[in-house]
Amino acid sequence: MHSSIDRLLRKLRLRWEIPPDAAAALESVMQPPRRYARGEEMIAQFAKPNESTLMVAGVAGRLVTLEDGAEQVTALHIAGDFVDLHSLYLRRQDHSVVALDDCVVATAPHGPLAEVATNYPAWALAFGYLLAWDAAVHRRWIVMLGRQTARAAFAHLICELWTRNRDVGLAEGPAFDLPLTQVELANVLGLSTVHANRVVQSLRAEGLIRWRSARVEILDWDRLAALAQFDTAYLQH
Amino acid sequence: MHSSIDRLLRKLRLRWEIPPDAAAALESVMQPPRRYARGEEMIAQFAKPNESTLMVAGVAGRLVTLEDGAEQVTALHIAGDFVDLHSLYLRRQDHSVVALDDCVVATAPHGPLAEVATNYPAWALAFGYLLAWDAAVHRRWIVMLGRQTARAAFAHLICELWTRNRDVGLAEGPAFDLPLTQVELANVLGLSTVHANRVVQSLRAEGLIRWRSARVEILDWDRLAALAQFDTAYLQH
DNA sequence: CCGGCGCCCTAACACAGGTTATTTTCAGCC
DNA sequence: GGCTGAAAATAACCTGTGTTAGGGCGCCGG
Repeated sequence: MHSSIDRLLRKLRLRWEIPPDAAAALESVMQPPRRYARGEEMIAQFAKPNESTLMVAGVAGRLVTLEDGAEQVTALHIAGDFVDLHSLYLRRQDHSVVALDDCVVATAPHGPLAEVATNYPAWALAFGYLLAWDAAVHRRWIVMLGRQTARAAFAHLICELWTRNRDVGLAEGPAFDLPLTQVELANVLGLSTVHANRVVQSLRAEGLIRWRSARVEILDWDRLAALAQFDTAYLQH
Repeated sequence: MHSSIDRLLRKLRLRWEIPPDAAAALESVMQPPRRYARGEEMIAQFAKPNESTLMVAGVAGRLVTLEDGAEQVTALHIAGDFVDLHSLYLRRQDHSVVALDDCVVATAPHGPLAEVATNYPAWALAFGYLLAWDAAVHRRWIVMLGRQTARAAFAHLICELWTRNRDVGLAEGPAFDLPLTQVELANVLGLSTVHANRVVQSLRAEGLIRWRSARVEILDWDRLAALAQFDTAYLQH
């Protein structure tokens, strides 16, 4: 990857025209890449960042911690995702952002970032799109947590993440990186770790997936997608 | 209410400056109010609307229907909420919008609406804010469905809706309108109707709320908020 | 004034998923 | 090459929620 916004551009260009001069403008506003080690907190809950963070490599999660100590991951982000574009408009983070793997990120200060949006209509549109896309993924998770069994939810998560990895050029055939522990997976699916483990075992036993050393391989896409009731529409608005 | 955007302005002005000329500009773009009866579908799933819909009165829900027939409400909207501002940026609805009570809405064609955003920086900011706010509510619902018991989830829903009603001037003391059937409530909380009923009974029996004829009265805010682990921050970014 | 039909409510039982506790695996490392 | 600590796996038991199957009440239309 030459530039920190390449994967973002790749994703956006599936859908929008981003002229080269606009791309260059955003590029010029990004700070040099920064690294976080697996487990590090990238943004604290209730922080008030004055910059937005773009994933260049790795996987990060938005984590909400309740008073009683329960934790829930509300979003997962891979290369090409803005982790907190919404911080341009909201005063406070309602969640922390945690590196789930070694991560490389580039940040853009809010001032210059907002200027890019006002000076380049393509970015004004694209930023609105990214915000709306994020919310569409949130909605699908609401359905997943509210109306699907743990098995179906896990299957759905895999279908979604494979598709998103593919769209930024990070899926190799039916495989992609999923550097989560089962504890973290449980925090995504709203399960206990014990049950998360049961679910993983169950999809493995049925020959739907293989998952070892931080890498998932999808063995039977059709049955997996059927179990998940996966419909890519919400990712490809 | 004199104008269809009054409640929206009221909400936004808690946080942003909206100059009178900007307000007038949005106003001039809104179509005359339209009515929907309780139960009517306002926007179809997979529709591609070319206008955005603002609630003027009533309650509406965004409803996702899975292939297996399961239904999940992903958002509830009251007066002052844009129900589908995201349709400005996304091609297709990933959900339908249903009137849960008799509703009055006003729509704004996408073209003129986008022009308002480009001509009035206040609206460019406010629209981004509304999109980001919507997503913040989605995230809280993810936590509610993933990590809270049915009782806590229902308590949280009530705390959220009371706060939102208050912010647009629709709460009378500790009471507000909640014109849902228990079937619809179950579709919000991701429960069976039987269990939704159990949960309602249980909060009533504990003296936390009263709920009859489409009206909720909060009897003990402190205990309700504690049960819900309610923190208004996400609504007041 | 009497159906009919939503909606609310209940009961009994089944099961998905949670809890607590222990064991096993495995990668790093002195 | 045997420690160590984190992650994965398993076991036994418990509980929240789902399912199926009703009953009853109140409002609206005839």
